[in-house]
Amino acid sequence: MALDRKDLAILAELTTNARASHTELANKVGLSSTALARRQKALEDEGFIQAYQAALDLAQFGLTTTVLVRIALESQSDEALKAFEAEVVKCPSVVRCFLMSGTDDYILIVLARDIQDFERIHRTELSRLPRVARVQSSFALREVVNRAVPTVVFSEAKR
Amino acid sequence: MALDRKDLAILAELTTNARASHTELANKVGLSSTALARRQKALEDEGFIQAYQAALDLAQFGLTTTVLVRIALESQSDEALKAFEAEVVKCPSVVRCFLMSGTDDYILIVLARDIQDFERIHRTELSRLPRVARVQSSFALREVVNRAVPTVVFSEAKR
DNA sequence: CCAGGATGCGTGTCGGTGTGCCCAAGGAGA
DNA sequence: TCTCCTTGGGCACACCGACACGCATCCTGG
Repeated sequence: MALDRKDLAILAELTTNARASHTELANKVGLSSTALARRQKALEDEGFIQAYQAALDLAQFGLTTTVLVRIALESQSDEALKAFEAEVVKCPSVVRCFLMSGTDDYILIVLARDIQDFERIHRTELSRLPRVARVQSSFALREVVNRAVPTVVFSEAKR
Repeated sequence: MALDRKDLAILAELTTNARASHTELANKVGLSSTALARRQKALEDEGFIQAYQAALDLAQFGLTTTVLVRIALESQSDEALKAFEAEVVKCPSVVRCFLMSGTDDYILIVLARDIQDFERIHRTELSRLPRVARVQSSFALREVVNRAVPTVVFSEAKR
């Protein structure tokens, strides 16, 4: 299914205003509410829109510290990977975990209240992960870019 | 402002169903629609809820490849950082950029269609960034965890 | 015992949403 | 060239539901 620029405009708007009504969106995109409703439903049915979700201000919850954690395992056997992954998904402070190519096996993004809190997370969550050989942490001093969707998605205007 | 577990339940639900109605939420949380509306509005007004946004399935757009890029600058002068950051925010394929402590100055998360596409991005976006001394890329083989909100937020039950 | 905050119910109004229908444009085929 | 068909858009309408109020009630803490 090919998306034209009106579809992209709808998506761009919904990534900002997920609760916008049909008429509201229709005005911004330049369609009638009927046509917009059809397109929006199609975008949902075809899976372009996965969900509508509220974005929380994590700083309001005290989570102001982002830490990138590199983890190397003792072995890269299938069993070791499975054991590690089964546990890492349970870590409450981990928001992202990538299995990486290269020397580091996994890279995690961890959110903490501050450096002391990260020490606690390191002790109670990370150090309990199985099969870990080495853990290396780097603190993010600042977040320069934080986008849910790369802007390249909305600039691919077809039709 | 202290959040009780009903507030957290509301937030947890809204991070999944941002378009849920008051009555729908009220049933799940165990409140009347009136009480729920008041609480939800308070959560919005106090900034706990930043926005309601549609989550797009980036795989549907062909963006199946995640790359972590480490960038070291020629100098860490304030001017060099500013110049770099002013340009990196314009890169259409970059979704995240952290200023880091440690040896690497910046870590970017880049989304590409595939490895060939990343070569293009490297050529047209990354290599044009100013003051860059070294670029090192690692490909994510798999995404083990991807959460917008750490689960620790919802488990902090007070009151 | 009292006061304040939060809850729940009921109600009315407003708006969103879905449907049926018609219209316009474009393409295919005879 | 004419016609048929498809695709997408817009209009009108009706219905259901969401949302916002007012008020009574409850619970808790002082």
